[in-house]
Amino acid sequence: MSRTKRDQAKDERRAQLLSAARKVFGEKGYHAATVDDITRAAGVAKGTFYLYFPEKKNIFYELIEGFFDRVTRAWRSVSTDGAASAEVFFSRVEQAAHALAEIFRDNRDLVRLTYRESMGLDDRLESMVREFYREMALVGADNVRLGVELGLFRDDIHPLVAAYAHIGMVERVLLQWMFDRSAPEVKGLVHQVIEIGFRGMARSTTST
Amino acid sequence: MSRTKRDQAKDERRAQLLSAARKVFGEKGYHAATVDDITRAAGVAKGTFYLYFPEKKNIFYELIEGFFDRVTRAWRSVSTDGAASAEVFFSRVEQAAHALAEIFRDNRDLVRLTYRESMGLDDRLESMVREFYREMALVGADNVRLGVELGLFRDDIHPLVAAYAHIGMVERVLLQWMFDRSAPEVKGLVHQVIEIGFRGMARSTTST
Amino acid sequence: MSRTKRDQAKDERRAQLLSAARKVFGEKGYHAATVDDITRAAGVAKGTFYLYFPEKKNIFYELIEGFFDRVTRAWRSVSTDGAASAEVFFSRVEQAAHALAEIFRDNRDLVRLTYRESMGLDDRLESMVREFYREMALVGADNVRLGVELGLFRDDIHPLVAAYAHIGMVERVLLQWMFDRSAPEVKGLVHQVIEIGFRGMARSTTST
Amino acid sequence: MSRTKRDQAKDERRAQLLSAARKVFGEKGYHAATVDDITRAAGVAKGTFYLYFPEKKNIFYELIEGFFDRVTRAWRSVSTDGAASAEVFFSRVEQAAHALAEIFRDNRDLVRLTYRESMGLDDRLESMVREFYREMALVGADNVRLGVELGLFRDDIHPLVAAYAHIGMVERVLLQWMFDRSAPEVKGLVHQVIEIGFRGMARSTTST
DNA sequence: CATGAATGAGAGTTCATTCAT
DNA sequence: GATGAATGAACTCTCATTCAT
Repeated sequence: MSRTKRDQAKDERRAQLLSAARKVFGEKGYHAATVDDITRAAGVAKGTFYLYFPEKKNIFYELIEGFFDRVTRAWRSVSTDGAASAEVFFSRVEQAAHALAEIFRDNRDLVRLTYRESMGLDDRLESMVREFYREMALVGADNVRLGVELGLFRDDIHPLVAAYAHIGMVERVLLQWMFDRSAPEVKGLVHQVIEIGFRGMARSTTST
Repeated sequence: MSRTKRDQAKDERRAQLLSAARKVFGEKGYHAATVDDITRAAGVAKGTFYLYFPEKKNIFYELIEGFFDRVTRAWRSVSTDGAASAEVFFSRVEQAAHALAEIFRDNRDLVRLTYRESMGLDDRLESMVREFYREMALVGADNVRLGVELGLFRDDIHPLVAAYAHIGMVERVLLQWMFDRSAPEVKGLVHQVIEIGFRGMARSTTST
Repeated sequence: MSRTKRDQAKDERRAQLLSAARKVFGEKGYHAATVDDITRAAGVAKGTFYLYFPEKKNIFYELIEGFFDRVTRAWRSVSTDGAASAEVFFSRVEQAAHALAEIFRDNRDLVRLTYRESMGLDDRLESMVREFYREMALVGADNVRLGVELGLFRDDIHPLVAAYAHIGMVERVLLQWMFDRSAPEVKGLVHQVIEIGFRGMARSTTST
Repeated sequence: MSRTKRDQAKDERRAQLLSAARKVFGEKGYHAATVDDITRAAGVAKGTFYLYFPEKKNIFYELIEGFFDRVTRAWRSVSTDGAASAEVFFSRVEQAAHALAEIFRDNRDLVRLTYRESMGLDDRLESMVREFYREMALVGADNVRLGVELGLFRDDIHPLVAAYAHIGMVERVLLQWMFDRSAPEVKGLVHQVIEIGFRGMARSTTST
């Protein structure tokens, strides 16, 4: 029992530190933030940090990793697997897109952090990022393949390329609209992106 | 005359430093690279650096800015302006895409540098990046509008959104294929991306 | 309790650093002395310095301020307030003068430091110095006023001017005799200065 | 002839540099001023400085030395030598005092510079300063001796001590009124100081 | 003589990490 | 476990001085 209580206390400390780090990194960026800033924000002593994380890097890894996890999970959760019709397929896609947009909206700081500095830190982080995109793309490619099987999509498009393309579309558009204050408010942004990505821009598409 | 000779020498030194910085930043990243590394690579004394750049940041700015310039110029150079038919329009687009791909290929280090750390440094750099995307997007949106006028594209798509989406597609796909060694070689990558972006993935497009 | 022990240790470190700084500054002067010199003399690591003082300047400020404090206190401590007769008045003055001379004698290094570089450093220090003189002069002026009330002094002399003049006399004479090795030993220096400052040099004074 | 013209040109350059240095040192102080600042202010190239002065220090020495010279000369110029009466003696003294006050007024920057940093630089400068005071004091002591011979002053006062005391009075009072903006305007400051220094503050003095 | 680009030693300061208490 | 004082390597930036042109 006391074992458990202790563990709980430890978990709380960890969570405290993670949340403080998220705040501090969000405000100052990874490099400008000091371990001192983090521990101060967490209300613990400097040395305590090293009882929970071996290095400054690691708390950053964990933050980013957690964010990637949430995104990947949301992305996967609404799989088009088993969708038997165009309607079902597209509604699933739209659901997934909304789930993503929500996560982005609720994690502005992490989104920003990830896009600002998740690559320049070191190799480990860089492969984490790559792995994230690979993971996302693989799921995306499966969806594309399903779409092809359902007869919705052309079969001369490389599913993985399409998946990466879709990811790129989504991230650039979201980033722009999240952080560029001069960007015009576009209603139905998610829908627009899906239209572009899946239906295409060609005029004849809709007419059929 | 000797005036000119001196100025020439200065220009060379600058170029020397810029190229050394490009190399060093490329290898270690901005933060890990020291001014010492740069001057050593350039074969000059430490103090010399500060005769040409007021701060470490500035040489980085210049590197990134130069890259953005080249990309923007290439992007603009092959404008679809005045394209009267679908054939001309798409061939122009393809040209632009190839120009971009070439620049990316020839500037792997700068591409990597830009994507790794061009945002986490400071506000000035961040707005440079934003300005870059805005510029690219505005040109892209014009092209989309032209496509709409030519009757090639649907008119219910927000041109600016489409432009950002296209930029995202291109960058994500290129990045993936440039830096992910496990990525499959896809022939006609450029063509694929254009197909997805402009013709769309819907099967009905071609069939109709 | 351990709280107290730690605090005590911190106080000792501070004192250690201050004393080391006093020594080092005394030997090399402010500008030639490095933080490294100070920490080396104090037997601590370089970084430790910055745990106790935010900048190099600050330890210097503190040294000078401490000296000024001691001088001001000594100067004030032997106030002529309440002296009812010439005898009492002058004996008080003489006491104060001796107290000052003693402080100067015991703090040769600080005296030297103060007179060598306490003004050229920055505005903060400069106003500290001005404040010091003002404080000293105000006390001095009060004494002069009292002397006037006791009928000892002429009433056509501006008390503040007289106070500054007295301060100048004392400091120049003391400095000369402290640091000019060629200066003849003058017995009763303090007494001489008081005679000049308060009784005046005019022969008629005594004869009348 | 061309020899002479050259020499003249050189002298002008020197003067140019000295005046620039005076300005720059006056504004920033010795340490904060760079050789670059000086040459820029003088309108010559950096290297040129070293054709006229072996080191940065030397131009400072020269500036201070020049000031000391002017002061010493003024001080000596109005010698009381040969004054046969109290009237002549005191009018000479007053003349000298006014000459000094004028020099101070016209050389605020040098005065300030001298008092701010003329001691902390190095041994050479420090002995220059001591020599200056000694010189001034010797002249002053002679005057005092003359005053004693004329029967004006007490003979139990050490003339050199009196001289240093007088110098201190003058410098402290002048400095205060030159640089302390909160100092009250005192009319007849010079006269006051002379009264205090020579006639003394004792009340009985004037009565005779 | 004049120039000004180049030098490089060196300073102050920061901060991730350690470890005695 | 928690603390926070101590560490010291490392970094950016400055500037008096030199010297080829």
